[in-house]
Parts: sequence; structure tokens; C-alpha cells
Amino acid sequence: MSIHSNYGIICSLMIAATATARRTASREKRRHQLIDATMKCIARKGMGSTTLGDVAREAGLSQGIVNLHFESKDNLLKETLASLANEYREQFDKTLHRSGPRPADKLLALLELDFRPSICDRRKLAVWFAFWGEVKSRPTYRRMCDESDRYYDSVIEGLCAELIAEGKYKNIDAMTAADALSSMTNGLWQACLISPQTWDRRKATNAVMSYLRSVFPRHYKQ
Amino acid sequence: MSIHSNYGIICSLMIAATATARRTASREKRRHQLIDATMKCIARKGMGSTTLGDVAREAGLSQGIVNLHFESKDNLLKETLASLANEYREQFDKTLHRSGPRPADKLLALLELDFRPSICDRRKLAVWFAFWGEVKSRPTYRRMCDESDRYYDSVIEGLCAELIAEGKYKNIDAMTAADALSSMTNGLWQACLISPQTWDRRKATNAVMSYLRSVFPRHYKQ
Amino acid sequence: MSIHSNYGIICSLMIAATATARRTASREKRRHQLIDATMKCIARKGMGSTTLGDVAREAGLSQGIVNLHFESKDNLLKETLASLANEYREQFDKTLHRSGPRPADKLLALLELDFRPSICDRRKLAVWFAFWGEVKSRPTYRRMCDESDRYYDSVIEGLCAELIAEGKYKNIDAMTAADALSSMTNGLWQACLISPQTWDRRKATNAVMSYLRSVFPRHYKQ
Amino acid sequence: MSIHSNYGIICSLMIAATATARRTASREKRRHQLIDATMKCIARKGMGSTTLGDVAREAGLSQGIVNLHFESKDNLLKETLASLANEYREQFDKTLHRSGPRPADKLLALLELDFRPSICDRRKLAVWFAFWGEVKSRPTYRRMCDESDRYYDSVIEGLCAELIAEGKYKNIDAMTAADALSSMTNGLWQACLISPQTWDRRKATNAVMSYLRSVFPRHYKQ
DNA sequence: AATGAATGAGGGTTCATTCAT
DNA sequence: CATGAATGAACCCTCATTCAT
Repeated sequence: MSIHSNYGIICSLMIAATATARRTASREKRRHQLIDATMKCIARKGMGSTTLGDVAREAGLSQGIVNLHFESKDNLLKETLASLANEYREQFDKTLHRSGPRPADKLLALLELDFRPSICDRRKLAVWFAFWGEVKSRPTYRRMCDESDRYYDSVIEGLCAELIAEGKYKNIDAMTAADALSSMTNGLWQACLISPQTWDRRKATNAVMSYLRSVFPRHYKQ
Repeated sequence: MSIHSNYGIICSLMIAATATARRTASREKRRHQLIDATMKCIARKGMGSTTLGDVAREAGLSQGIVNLHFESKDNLLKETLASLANEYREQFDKTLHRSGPRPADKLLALLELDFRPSICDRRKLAVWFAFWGEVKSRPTYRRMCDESDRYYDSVIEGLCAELIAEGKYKNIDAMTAADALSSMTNGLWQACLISPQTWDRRKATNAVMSYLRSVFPRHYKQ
Repeated sequence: MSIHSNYGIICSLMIAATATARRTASREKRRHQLIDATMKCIARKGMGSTTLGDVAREAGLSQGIVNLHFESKDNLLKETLASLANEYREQFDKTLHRSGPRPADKLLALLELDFRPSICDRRKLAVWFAFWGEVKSRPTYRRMCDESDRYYDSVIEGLCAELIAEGKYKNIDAMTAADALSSMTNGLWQACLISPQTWDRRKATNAVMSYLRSVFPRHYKQ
Repeated sequence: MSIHSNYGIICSLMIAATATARRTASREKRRHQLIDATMKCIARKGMGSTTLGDVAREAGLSQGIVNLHFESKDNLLKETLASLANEYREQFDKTLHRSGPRPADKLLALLELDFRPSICDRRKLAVWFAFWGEVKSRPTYRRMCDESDRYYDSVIEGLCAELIAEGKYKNIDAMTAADALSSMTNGLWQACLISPQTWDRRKATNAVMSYLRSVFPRHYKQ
């Protein structure tokens, strides 16, 4: 075998690799495209009224496409929730690691994240609430949400613990502070969904800050 | 005809009479019965999977009964939400008027109400969240929820304003405090729904109290 | 309670009974009507190409009717086979008990039954063969067919045994004769299905008679 | 580029070469491979539940392969039946020509052929019956089966005629004997399919032999 | 020649709604 | 009022077929 044929082989291999890569990439891309369309539909029509036909149409593809890539509607919804949760987690982790270095800064950054437009977007919140609305009857959804929540709570609680240690705060424990802060975020999202006219980011931030300032006064000044 | 056949007839008659009595139960009673069955079904199977057949079966009645009393499924759901909202409002108002007389006591009573078993019951919360999950795509639901929320917020805000005036608190305004407290309640309900294992009433109360104590220290002592 | 009211009650009861009876009867009637339509469709289009829509249309009813009465297509098919088997069995038993009294007459009557127009009808045979075609992949069908076959075989074998005892035939045993006769019937039905042009009842009867005459010559004369 | 990468390339090439060889397998071979896979699928899942995807998977090939080689599913099935019929005919003709020389031996050899494992195999019978089940609604299938049957019947009838002439049998005509024998074979196959537990080759052979012996006693002794 | 992603028609099934009783 | 059989639209899903690679 000469070097020339070797060259040919290498090219073939590269093309094959690219083709495979492209096919594979395209598969992931399709899935993402469909999940995206699903979220749009859920936000617009609600979960119960979203049909696979709607999703396919939204994605500009054909009827059978969802079952081809997700096997069933149920699975599509599960993967949609997973994708949503994953997206949040990525932002959360990125924020956690890039902010700081002081725990007070990290905590503030994480709380502010929740009201950034990319997260606190009514369309996206509608999808979250659609899933939460099914949590009781779908153990899988509950488990997925629960798992994420525990992680976030533990991070928040850890930061609160550091603040308490640093500030020698006597009247508060880390877990209670974390519970209060986490629940406020969720409740404020709900307000954003239900009362968008009266809701605004500043109000939400004020509510959270009012807690931080009065509980951790040495870290968050007026 | 012998006495025996008479006996059988009389029994039949009594059964028939009972059935008739049941059948002629007042319109309102039947509607309530169906709404109740609806909530049970939503809590158990989720809103998307609840059929009119399920509701009728749960109520022990026949297939067409819901359309007879509510015209359509859509209407049944709207009335179910209205009933749920009404029930809460009644408890809220009763609590507001019976507690007191000081605003600090009233505020505390209202916040504690939210974690009483009759309100903070996972089955009932499941129904609430089911409706919130459809809020974005069903303007009617949103309007109904929004309306109630505004009322509660205004009451809470009024009480906070009284506390602020009484306590001469400088670093907080009534609206912010009301926002913080209301959103915490909603967020804690969500925790109850999603993480029932780690959730308990004391934790929830602690979270709320931690806010009251640090923001209104002169009213709520450690 | 006077006799008059009693009279009214009795009338009501009778009406109720009639109504119930009619409802119940109508249910069975509907099922039979649908099974009948199913057989017609299978005979005309084949089992694989028969849709529930076809069956409903054939019965002059609406799309959802089959699932209302049979839960699933699978169940409809099973019940169709059961009905077909039942119909045959009734004819078989009737023939068995009405013919005779001698075993030779009974055996002949049973074998002739298989080629009577009501049984050996190409449309009906098509349905039988449609089910036999699925026997390998559907254990339920196999079991149902097997069960019936055993019963018929045992009756035929019993009659052959009586003939053998009566005629003191040396060269044949009852089981072999029964196997030969039963299998001939099935094979001749197949010929009727596949080669209707060359098939006729006389030919079929001749084939069976040729066996009877040569194996049981003292019972069946030339 | 090191020798190691070369090694990898060469291996890839060899795999590719094998794949190519497989891909360029003669058209006929591929068709046969697919027909074989079709029979396996029909035997396992039934004709109605066999999809082109199943066939392709069974053959270890790709989704679109059947349409490439057979244009349509319908055509694949027709060719499968043709192949099945052809296979039987080859064995029949081989047996006919190799056995003998006396007609009694030929007839016996042909009848015994039908119960040899290579023919009377439940998997293969399942396929036969699957096609017979569609005979009524698919004229093409009927015609194909009919054509073959006529040929076999004519051969059997011819042999019977020779026996009758040789043995000077008075009470039987060739056509009737051929009908009886052919139908017995088919009926015994059905027994093999439906009641495999109680069926065995000896029983089947006995049934056929009981006919031959009593109808052609001078050729087939006890 | 072969692949496998994509299509879209059509199947079984569910269910809100209607209506005769 | 109440029933429950019946309807038929619309859903999810399957699968033969096509086509770019």
C-alpha cells in the first residue's frame, strides 16, 4: 500500500468521521429543537392542550417526528423538564463560580440570577409551573424537581452558614435563612406569572434584599 | 299477590325513594359534590388526565352528569377554581376578624393560617398548582387568581403599614414586607408539594418568623 | 298503602324490568352485531386489513362503538373467535344428540355436518383460516382452537371405538381413525377455500366416505 | 503519522472492505436473505404484526432495504410465498424422481415427505397458514396456492390411478383417493400447528397409512 | 448498493358531548 | 333530574415509503 492510498484512506476516514459527527450532532440538534418547540407550545397553550402535532408544527417538521426522536409524548415531556432544569443549573453553577470571592457576594449573585430576564421570563416560568402543576400526580416530575431543589438549597444554606460564622449572627440559623430565601424566589416567580402588571424586578429584588439586610445586617448595608 | 311480593315491592319502593331523594338533592349540593370530586381527581391524576368520566365515577353518579350541571368541562374547572378560591377567602376573612385585636396578632394569625392542615394539605395544594400551571394559557384563571392575590396582599400590606407606624421602623416599607411575606407563603407551599419528606410546618413557620422578627423586632420577640 | 298504589308500583317495576331487560338485551345484541360485522370484514378484506372503522361502518354505527363494547380490537377479535367456535359447537352438539341412535349414524351425521352450507361457507371458512394463520404468534387463539379440537376429536374417537367394537375391526384403532377423519375435514375446508372452482360437496363427501367404507365396511356399505 | 495510526487505518479499511463485500452481495442473495428474515418474522409475530423494520432488523440490515430490493411490502410477501412454494416443489419433485421405481413406493415417499422435519416444521407451517389466512381476500395468494395444489394433486392422482390399475381395485377412483390423501396432509399440518403437544409424526403417518392400507390393500400390507 | 432520517397517511383509542329513555 | 349508550373529533403512535447522503 502506497502513501497515496493511505492518503485516500485518511480522507475517507475524516469524511466518515465528519458525517458521523454531523449525523450525531444533527440528532442532538433535532432533539433540542423539538424540546424548544415544546416549551413554546406549553407556554402558549398549556401542557394539557399541547399536542405532538403542535410541537411538530412549531418546529416546522412533520407529524411523526417527535415519536421518532423521543419514542413517546411522555418521554418528550420528561426530557423537556430535564432540559429546563439543566439549563437553570448551568446558569446557577456558572454564577456560583464566577461571582465572589466573598460568600456575601456569591449569595447575592445567586439570588439576583433568579430575576434576570433569561431566567425570570414569563414564558419559561409558565413551563416550570406547568410541570409543578403535575408534580403530585407524576412522581417522576417530583423527583426531578426535588433533586435539583436540594442541591440549590444546600448551596444557599452553605453560603448562609458562612455569613453567620463571619458575622456572628445569633438570631438565625442557616437552614431557616435558606428556606426563607429559596421560598421567596419561588413565590416571587409565581407573582411574576400571575400578576405581571404589578410585578417588577425591583420589587422582587427589594423583597429579597429586605430579608438579607435585616437578617445579615453586617454584610448587606442599607 | 302475597305478602311476600308486597314486601319485595316495599323494599324496592324504599330504595327507589332513596334514589329519588338523592336524585332531587338540591342543585347546589350536587354541584358542590361534583366540584369536590373534581378536586379529588385532579389531586390524584393531574388536571390533564382528569376526565368527566373520572369525576362522575368519583361522585358515584352517571357519565353525563357533569354536562348536565356545568354545561362543559371548561366551566366545571372554572367553578372548581372559584370554589377553591372562595374557600380560602372565607378562612382568611374569618381569621382576620376573629384574631387580634392588635395588627401584630392579626398578621401572625393570617400567616399561621397558611400552614394549618386544612389549607396546607398536599391534595389541595396539588389542585392549586394544577391551576397555576395553566395560568399563562388561560387568562380567566390568571384573572381569578390575580384578583384574590391583590386582596390578600392589600390586607397584609395594611397590617404591615400599621406595624411600621406603631414601631416606627425606618428600614422597611409596607409593600416590600407584604411582598416578601406573601411570596414566602407561596414558595413554602411549593416546597410542601415537591419535597414533602423534608418539609414540615415548624420549618415553614420558622422561615416566616425569621422575617417578622428581624424586620419587626419590636413586635415579634425572639 | 292501598292496593291502588301497589298496582302502580307493580307497573313501575314491570316497566323497569322491561327497560333493564331491553337495555341488557340490546347490549348483547350490539355485541353480536359487531362480531357479525367483524366476520364479514375479515372475510372480505382479511384480518390484517380490517380496521375498527371498517367494522363500525359495516355495522352502520360510529367509529368509537367497538371500543365502547369490546374495550380493544384485540378483545373484539378474541370474542369473534369465541363466537365462531361457539356457533360450531352448538351445531355439533345438536347434531350429535339428534342423530342416531346408532353410532354409525351419529358419526356420519357429524361428518356430513362439516360440509353443510351453514358450516362450509367460504366466508366463514375465511374467518377460521384467518385465525389459524395467527395461531403460532397468538397463544390465546391456539389455546381456544386446541380446546375445541380436543373435544370434537374425543367424540369422534368415541364413536369410532364403538364401531370398532361392534364390527370387530382388527386393522384399525379408534384414535387413528379419528385423526384421519378430523384431518380430512380440515384439509377439505382448505380445498374449499383455495380451489372453490374444483371443489364441491360431493367430492368432499366422497373422500370421507371412501375412508369410512374401506375402514368400517360392515357399517358403511358401498 | 505513526505506524500505530496506520494500523488503525488498515483495520478500518478491512472492516470497510468486509462491509463493502457484504453490501455488494449478489442481488439474489440479498433477496433470499430478506425473504428468510420475513419468514422468521411471520412465524414469530404473525403476518399482521410483521413490519418492514422487523424484517430489516432480523436480516441485520437497514430500514429502507426492503423497498430497495422489493419495491413494496406487498411484493415482498408475494415473493415470500413464491419462495416457500418453490422450496416445497423442489423437494416434491426431487422425491418424486428419486423414489420408486414402483408407483406405490413413489406415493408413499411423497406422503412421507410431508411429515419430514424439513417440511413439517411449526415455524414453516406458521408461514403457510399465515398466507392461507389471507387467501380469501388476496386473489393472488389464492391463485399461487391453487396452482401448486393442482400440480401436486394431479401427480398424486396419477399415482393412485396406476395403483388402481395394477391392483384392479373396484371400490375407489383415483380422484377421490387423491383428494382424501391430500386433504389429510393439510389437516394433519393444522393439527401440528394447533396441538403440537398431542401431535407426533407417527400418529400422522398412521392416519395416512390407515387409508392406504384399507384402500390399496394389495400394495400396502398391514 | 446501502443507509437511516424524515415524512405523512392511517390506525386504535379516548373522551367531551348529546340525546333517547 | 338523571342515566348511560352512542357519537365523532382529535389524540398518540406506527409504519410503509421516500430521499439525501
